[in-house]
Amino acid sequence: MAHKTTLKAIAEHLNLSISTVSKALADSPEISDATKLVVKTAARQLKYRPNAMARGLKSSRTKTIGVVIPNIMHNFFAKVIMGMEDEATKNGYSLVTCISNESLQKEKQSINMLSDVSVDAIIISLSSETQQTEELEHLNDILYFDIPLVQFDRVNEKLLSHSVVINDFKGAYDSTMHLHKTGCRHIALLSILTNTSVGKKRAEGYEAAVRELGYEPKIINTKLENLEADLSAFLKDNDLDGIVTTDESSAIYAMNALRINNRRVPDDVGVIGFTDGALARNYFPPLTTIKQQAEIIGKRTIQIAIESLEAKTKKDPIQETIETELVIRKSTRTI
Amino acid sequence: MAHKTTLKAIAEHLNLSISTVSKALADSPEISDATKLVVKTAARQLKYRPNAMARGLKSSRTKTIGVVIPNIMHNFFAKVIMGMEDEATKNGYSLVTCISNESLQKEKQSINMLSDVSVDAIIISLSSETQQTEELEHLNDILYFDIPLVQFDRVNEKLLSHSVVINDFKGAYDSTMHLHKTGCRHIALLSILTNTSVGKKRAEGYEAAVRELGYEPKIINTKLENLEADLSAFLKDNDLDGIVTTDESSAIYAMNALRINNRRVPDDVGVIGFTDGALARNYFPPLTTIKQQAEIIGKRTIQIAIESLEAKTKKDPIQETIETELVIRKSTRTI
DNA sequence: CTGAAAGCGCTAACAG
DNA sequence: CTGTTAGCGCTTTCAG
Repeated sequence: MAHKTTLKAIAEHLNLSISTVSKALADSPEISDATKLVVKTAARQLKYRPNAMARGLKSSRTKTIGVVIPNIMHNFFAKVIMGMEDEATKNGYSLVTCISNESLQKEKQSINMLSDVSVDAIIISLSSETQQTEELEHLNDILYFDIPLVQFDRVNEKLLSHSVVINDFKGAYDSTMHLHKTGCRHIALLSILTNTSVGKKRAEGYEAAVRELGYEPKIINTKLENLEADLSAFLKDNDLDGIVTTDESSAIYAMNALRINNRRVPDDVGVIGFTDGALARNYFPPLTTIKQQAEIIGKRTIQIAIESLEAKTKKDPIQETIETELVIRKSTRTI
Repeated sequence: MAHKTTLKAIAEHLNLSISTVSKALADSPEISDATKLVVKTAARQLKYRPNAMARGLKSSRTKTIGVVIPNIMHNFFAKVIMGMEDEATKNGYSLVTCISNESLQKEKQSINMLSDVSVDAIIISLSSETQQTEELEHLNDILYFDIPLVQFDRVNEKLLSHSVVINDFKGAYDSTMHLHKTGCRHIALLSILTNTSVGKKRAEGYEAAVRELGYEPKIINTKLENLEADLSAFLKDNDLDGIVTTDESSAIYAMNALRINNRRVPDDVGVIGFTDGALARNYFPPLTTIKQQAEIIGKRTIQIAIESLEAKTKKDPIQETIETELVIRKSTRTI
């Protein structure tokens, strides 16, 4: 098989020393323009590409950033990754992405592996298991070694790291208020995100709005599998003309359940979701939803990671909140 | 800041030589059980983790596999990645994933970067630009250096690499035949995948079925943005009672367009899609679709990559075809 | 059974 | 301006 050309190979080819070649390619002022030219053309001809491992071993900088997400099937995370990829590439970094699949153990493994390959920084959105157990040792290890850590979306505030989250409280608050404006007076929260930080924040936002409006919160905690049954049961015993959900899928499931129970959307019940994905846009009726600005989160997350790893001195954690946007479509009445 | 513990650190800690420590941790028979024990406990205490770069530099094996996909927002690719991640982890490999965003240039960059970090194998699904231009030099370079290459889904047969694809021809053929069985006699193909290998294969399957049934194929080539307009125009001039689409989104868009044109699904027009994602399952009516077995593709793809890179001798390219499955839901009439 | 030494490909002092 | 040398952390002969 052919083998990759190394500095040594070009050096021998040109009867120069390895270090001269290295410096020439790095455009060092120590080297004459003449030899630079010779070296560079030779390098191009021989298709020289520097070995990132060797370079990394020397400089302990790898120009890679590790990312751990709980789940890739979720539209939100896919979009975040897009935003990250884009921003990372622009800055000459590449991403190595791991999926924890909501499991603490897999998350630990991923963190270990990222640490093994010496990524320059780590970005993470916590698995639901991690959020429940609050076991954070693996992440504290990262901080201990001064590897920049930035959490996003599902974060734990006990961890002294950078973070970027959306304003979940305000998103849910705004949703509730919007339903109220369209005439809803019996608004419930339908949540399948009971275990995560974002789920809790959204519940708080909903509660605050409802209390401000002067009535009692009604929260249905369920799972996607049981949603239809639980919502149907709820409908038997309660007045309901508005639903705030914690995510896109449960909004869709809720609308399907409402249809089965002969409630029309939005005439009988208004529905608002979180995450502005393909489902929300293309369902019938199209879903009014809270847009999470996923690409922007991805972008900021990378920017903070790079800033942090390139900083000479360690700075205080940056906590950033990205504002959401209410996208009004047809699952809520017009005002 | 703290620094990671190295072999040297444990060696000094225990007054042993670096090589002894290395061998002890590798369970070499040269080392006595007593010292092995001492070394291993020390390693655990000091949280030793081998530096993957140093190891890779020495062994030229990194236990990482590079993956390039055109797009991550598409449910199919997200699922494939899940399947890959899972299988890779099981075998002690990790993935570094790049997104070409359908751009040839980005694809080249990704390939270069993967080659720089010395991944042990590369898995790719071609960008649409690559499929159009058929520029394959960057991929031939990979083969030239004997790095195992496995293409999936969107492949180019001129490239002498392993590949795993679904039976696109049969999927489209079966779809068409199924529509026929439910009574459709004017079946069109609605394609937004004109430029890709899979789009062509699916068109061929549709054409074969239609010819077998004794009438002329009607193919609407369009883009997602123009789909509604193009389909509406088509409806004016043509009889139509069945649509085979090349993907999930266009099936949904088609159903929305049909609704606007006052055609009921499935009573007036039957619709079948490709890709069995959340949209297909949760739309109203739920979409009859061709399931692509994405996780299986991901899994096989990794297996072939690992087999290939661990083989002592180079073997002939493996070409694998995964069969699809027709999932019958409510967007087609019952037989 | 343990240790010394070479070398993977690269960078960067330091000499010349 | 160019070359020699050391060393990043690890594996692996080869000596002891």
